[in-house]
Amino acid sequence: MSKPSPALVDALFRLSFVLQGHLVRLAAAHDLSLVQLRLLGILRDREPGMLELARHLELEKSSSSGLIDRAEARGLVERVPSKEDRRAATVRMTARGRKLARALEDEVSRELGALLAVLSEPERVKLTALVERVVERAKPPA
Amino acid sequence: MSKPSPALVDALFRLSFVLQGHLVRLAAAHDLSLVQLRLLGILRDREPGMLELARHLELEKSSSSGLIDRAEARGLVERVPSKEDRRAATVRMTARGRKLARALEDEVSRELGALLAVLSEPERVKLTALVERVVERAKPPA
DNA sequence: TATTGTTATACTCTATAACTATA
DNA sequence: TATAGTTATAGAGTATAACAATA
Repeated sequence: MSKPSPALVDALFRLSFVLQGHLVRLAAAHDLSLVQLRLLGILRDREPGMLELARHLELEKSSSSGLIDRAEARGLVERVPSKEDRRAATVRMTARGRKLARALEDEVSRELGALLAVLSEPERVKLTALVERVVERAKPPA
Repeated sequence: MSKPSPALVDALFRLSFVLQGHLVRLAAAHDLSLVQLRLLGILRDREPGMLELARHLELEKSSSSGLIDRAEARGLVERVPSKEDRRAATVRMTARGRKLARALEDEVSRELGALLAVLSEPERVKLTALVERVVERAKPPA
């Protein structure tokens, strides 16, 4: 139960603010909020219902309802009525949303690449392994 | 200009979301937003004017004005009129704000400690060095 | 009765633009 | 004129509570 060094705590939080800052600025350049960016990321390989989506985003269902209203109005996602359960609907990315998601992914990777250029390839490999072990431990509480 | 591996990009962003998630939940437990948490962090060792504060938080001056309104109403900070310039005021943490900031700092360090317990001490040292070099490169655009 | 989702309402947070007071 | 800060206004994003439709 030894506490981590202040230097490590500091470095990690600074890193997290730097990364989130990149995401916020990139998203804003496309007139998207960070949550909308996360939404696109989630929908890349899923077609969740409202409740499932709310759980992924850690939002109330009413909040995701509004979020989807706005994203749908912009043509990024669409509601697909369920066949089996007439109360339910799933949320699916449109072609336009998918195109935007891919563009953002490229930009993110490019910016992060510039940041990581300061490390050698073996160092990157080492960093990847260390970070993966930490986030693995933080795995979804679900 | 080689792009970073998808695994590294992924791991770093997952880490940043995990860390920010911790901050958001801890702040919320004290009925604070993430920005208010950052405000307390900034005021630990500064007594900035409104414009300087807005720059630190990457906000418009009108936005920090409202932010300080709400924080002041909760007794966490106070506006101190400047002696030299009668238009200006600085923002200072109150004793109550300082107490809350310290409590949050402890909680953050404790939670992160649990997460980092998965690494050995030499690994933590290595991680600290690598992350510091990356964030150093991201240094303030100012 | 329970579940899926929406709507009504209220508050925080943010930006833009206009404003006040001082420099 | 320029600068420090506030105010007015509008919109996104959030939660709580009440609601409708279906299970």
